[in-house]
Amino acid sequence: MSKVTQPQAARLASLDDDTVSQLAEMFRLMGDPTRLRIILGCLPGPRSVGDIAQRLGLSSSLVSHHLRLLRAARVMRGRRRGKQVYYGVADEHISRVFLDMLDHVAEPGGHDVA
Amino acid sequence: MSKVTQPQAARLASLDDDTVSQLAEMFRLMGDPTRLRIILGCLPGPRSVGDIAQRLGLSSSLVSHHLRLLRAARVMRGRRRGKQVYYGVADEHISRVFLDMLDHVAEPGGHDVA
DNA sequence: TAAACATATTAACATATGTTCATGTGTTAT
DNA sequence: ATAACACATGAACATATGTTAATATGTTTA
Repeated sequence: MSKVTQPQAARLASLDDDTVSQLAEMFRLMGDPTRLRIILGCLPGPRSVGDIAQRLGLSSSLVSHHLRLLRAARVMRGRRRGKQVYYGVADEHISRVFLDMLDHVAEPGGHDVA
Repeated sequence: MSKVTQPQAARLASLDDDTVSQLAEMFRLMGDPTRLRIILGCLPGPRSVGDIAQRLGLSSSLVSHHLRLLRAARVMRGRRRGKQVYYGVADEHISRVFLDMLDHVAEPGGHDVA
């Protein structure tokens, strides 16, 4: 079971309700399979809404719906280029989170309950 | 908008449905405010169920309920010590995820839609 | 063994959430 | 200006999910 270093613990002490809410909202959004696939698909680089929809076999409407939430929560960002809007992951922290999680899932991992 | 390095992109290519499901489930669990507070409270080190419940003002039943899910998804681990069971974050990948996300939330951050 | 304590489980309910379909807004080309 | 294309939004519905209350399992002390 992992602990945390001293300076990191300091950061954990100053966790107001607002920060926790923001965090929760982000994780919640990442927790839907469809949205997760959208995000993962955009990790290599920005993609247009239509492109995303086509690749994943979803309606543009649905994708747009999800992107609105992800954008509002600052998980993803959108940039207009002519008719299309290209969406990408907001910043490197976010990308890192997914790469860390992939590492975790890749590990053997033993359930234990005692 | 952040991209990803070449070797990381390779890892993204091999994303089977099962991996995505596992990832989604983990994020989903982290996305509930109550569960998130439970996890954050255990980041500094393992805590007993009753301890967690008391600190957060929740019923032991509810805490236990959430811990069962977190344990099953390998987000947290439990170790029995006498009557109590002490729960902690599963490993360093998980801890890192939360610290990265805290960094992200701490940043200024500008919404943009174009 | 029995009683007390800590955690776990089950069933039930109220609410939240993802998806669809229809419609609206913005942008480029004819 | 109108049509065609890309994306966004609103309402409605079916399902999933967090929480509670009641009951059960497991562990230590008397």
